[in-house]
Amino acid sequence: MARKADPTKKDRIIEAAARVFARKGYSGTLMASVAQEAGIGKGTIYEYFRSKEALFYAVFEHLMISTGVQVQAAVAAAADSSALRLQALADTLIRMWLPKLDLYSLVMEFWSATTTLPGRRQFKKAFRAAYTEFRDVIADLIQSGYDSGEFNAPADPHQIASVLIGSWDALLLQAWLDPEFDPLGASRQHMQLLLQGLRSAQPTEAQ
Amino acid sequence: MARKADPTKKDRIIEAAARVFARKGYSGTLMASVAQEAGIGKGTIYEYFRSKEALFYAVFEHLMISTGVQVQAAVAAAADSSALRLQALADTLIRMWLPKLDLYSLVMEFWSATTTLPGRRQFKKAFRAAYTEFRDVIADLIQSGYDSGEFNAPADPHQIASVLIGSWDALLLQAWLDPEFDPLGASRQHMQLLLQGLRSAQPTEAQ
Amino acid sequence: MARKADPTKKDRIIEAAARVFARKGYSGTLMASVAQEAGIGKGTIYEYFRSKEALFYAVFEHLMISTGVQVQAAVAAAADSSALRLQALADTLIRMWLPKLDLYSLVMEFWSATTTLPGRRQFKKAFRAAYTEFRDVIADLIQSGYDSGEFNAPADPHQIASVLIGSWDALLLQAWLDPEFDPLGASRQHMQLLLQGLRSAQPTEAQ
Amino acid sequence: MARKADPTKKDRIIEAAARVFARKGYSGTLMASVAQEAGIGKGTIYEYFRSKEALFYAVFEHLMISTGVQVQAAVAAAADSSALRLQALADTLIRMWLPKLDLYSLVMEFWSATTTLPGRRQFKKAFRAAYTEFRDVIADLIQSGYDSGEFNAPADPHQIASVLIGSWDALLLQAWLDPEFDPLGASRQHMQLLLQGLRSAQPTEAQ
DNA sequence: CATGAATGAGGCTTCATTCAT
DNA sequence: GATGAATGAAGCCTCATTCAT
Repeated sequence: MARKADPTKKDRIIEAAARVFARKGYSGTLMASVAQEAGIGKGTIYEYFRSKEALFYAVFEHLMISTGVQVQAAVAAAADSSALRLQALADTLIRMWLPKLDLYSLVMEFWSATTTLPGRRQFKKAFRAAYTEFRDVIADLIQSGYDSGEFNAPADPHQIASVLIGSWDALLLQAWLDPEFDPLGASRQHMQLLLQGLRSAQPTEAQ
Repeated sequence: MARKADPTKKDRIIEAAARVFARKGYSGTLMASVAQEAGIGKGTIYEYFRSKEALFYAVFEHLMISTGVQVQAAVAAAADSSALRLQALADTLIRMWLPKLDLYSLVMEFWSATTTLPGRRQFKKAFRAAYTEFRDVIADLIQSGYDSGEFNAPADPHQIASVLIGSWDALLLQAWLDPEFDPLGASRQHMQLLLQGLRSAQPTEAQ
Repeated sequence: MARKADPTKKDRIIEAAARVFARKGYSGTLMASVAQEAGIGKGTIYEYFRSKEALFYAVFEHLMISTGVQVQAAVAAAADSSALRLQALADTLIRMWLPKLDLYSLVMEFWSATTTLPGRRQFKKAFRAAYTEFRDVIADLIQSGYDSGEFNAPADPHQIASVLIGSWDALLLQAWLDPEFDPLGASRQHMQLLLQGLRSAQPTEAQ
Repeated sequence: MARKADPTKKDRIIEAAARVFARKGYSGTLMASVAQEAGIGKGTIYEYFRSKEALFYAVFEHLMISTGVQVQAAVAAAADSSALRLQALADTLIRMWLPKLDLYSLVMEFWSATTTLPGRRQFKKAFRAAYTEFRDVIADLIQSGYDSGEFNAPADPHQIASVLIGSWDALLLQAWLDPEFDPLGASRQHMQLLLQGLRSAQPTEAQ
């Protein structure tokens, strides 16, 4: 499942484009720069992508998919309790982004594309779909914690899932903004507290 | 004495610009559209702002400041415990954005400006400053909860603060993406769990 | 005949405009700069001049006329021989420009206006008229030297006059370009040689 | 390998630009007009020149250099006496400009650029350098006339050289202004008188 | 398939001119 | 008359896209 050692030219363009888009933003990126970064001629890009926007969308899909794949794997691998699985997922997500934090600004650009680009519809739809799917995965994990009696606080799994995704997003964003920041530590503390909250809500009442 | 200067015109331009930037994104926004939205001539904008970027920065500042002011007020007004203050703050923040959620995409654009625009330095600096200040306000609130013995979980106030900001950001974002979503409800549930976590962390284990 | 001690506002504008036009060139000059230099409001200029071009033309006329007046006076005042009169004229012309050499670039701008401006016709006509008149004055002086037997070289007075005007123009231009340059000295040497040439052409024949 | 680069295109643009600049002046010239005159697209100019000003400077250099080359050749070719060489130079200069007199207004524009354009420094420097070099060439010719005993009037070669250049400039200018005018004739008469003056200065005094 | 020279629509910005006060 | 805020036509330049080689 790993990418080929010698990625195809299309992938090389996508990866080059990802770097440039991350560095300069969508509007700030010149097709010429992408070509240069990929070490090819400007016209060649158009052999593989209809337009700048199509290229951007390809980058978007590429990241979405590769993130999704890794997250799925992490969830599947982790064992035992829902809490441990959630923690594993959080850790995986942050760990997979840390080494390529310089690409994280792409997420911003994708969000922005959602309102800005002519083809915003497509972006918004894909974004929403990916988001919803991700949120459902997490909500399911939480739900299974309730089912097993592991959690008992009166909270809606979907809403908690939304918050979780937001927190990871925010932590990575801050790490990107401030290299000193330790997103993994913050995430773990947050997970700790949150899981504690999910578990200990009723005990108080029980007394 | 010439057509008398309307002291509100600058603000009117800023507000018109905010709407257009929110709708179209920075690059997608034409100065002509802003002028039209403001009901003035294209050249008039340049009487008040050096350039498109300067106008965008003014919008940025405007939102930053107005948000900051309202948040400060909310924190100051709320009484009693740290938990209540934090909840008041969260509620205020989300409530103040809800009616103008259509402007929320601006936050994305600001983030994006941080890497995209020629004057990205200025944006990044201002952004970081505002973020840091906001985070410190929240961290202080949390800290005072520790000082008063209200909280006892072993967590770093600054890291928790970061997560909180991220969660609000994410909830508003999702509300903007999905009109069905209830950010206030999600925020309250999250606060509930988190505050619970902050209060009950170790005692349970200690037993 | 001297200008009023307190020039009228129209003249103040013309003089301010002359300074700015000389400094910045026609296109480089903003009406706002002229207004500022004249210490008045931007709109006030339009009370006195139909347009920027009209103002420029007024500056042009102003300089043409004041130069013409002084030159006429110089020619009239100088006595005796044609040679002395020519020398007096040359000296006067250069001396009157030296203290306001910073305005000399205006001459360039006028020349340029002759091809550039919408109203180039008017400029070209006025320029040609002034030039022709000036050249005729000088040609007459030379002719009277022939008439009196002072000169005897076989040369056309009008062509010599053209060269003389050109030489003064060039010397002032160079003085403007290079503050070290001594246009008065160069002019005198040239006049010396030329007058010598005008006188001594025939000696060969005389023998 | 893409549309093959036409090595003459840059020069073709320069020549087209020269015509338009000469006709309309610097400010009056539209990049679109230059493109049209050159029979290419507007954007193509920018493949070869950074900006309108850079294009103008290229035109400037082009004319400076081609003039310089031809003048050098003329001086080198002419034989015998200094007087003959000077006359050959004058004739060459005027003859080379006569057929392209419609470009002569460019000289005005260059002068004007010296004060008007943002990059005036560059223009002024180049202009001064070219001028100085040209003047020195002529001064050397005159000096060699003194060295050989051909001339004996007490005149400074550099100052005479300045006047000569000025006279040529002025004659061409007048020819441009007035198609009737015969600059070659006027130049020859002037040279005649001046050379006569340079040779016969002392005899008069001797009397 | 690959290239990069050529293109021209499009947008920011300037600034002469107008006109309400 | 005097002013300067408002205006919008106009122009330089950028850059995604095309297409001849």
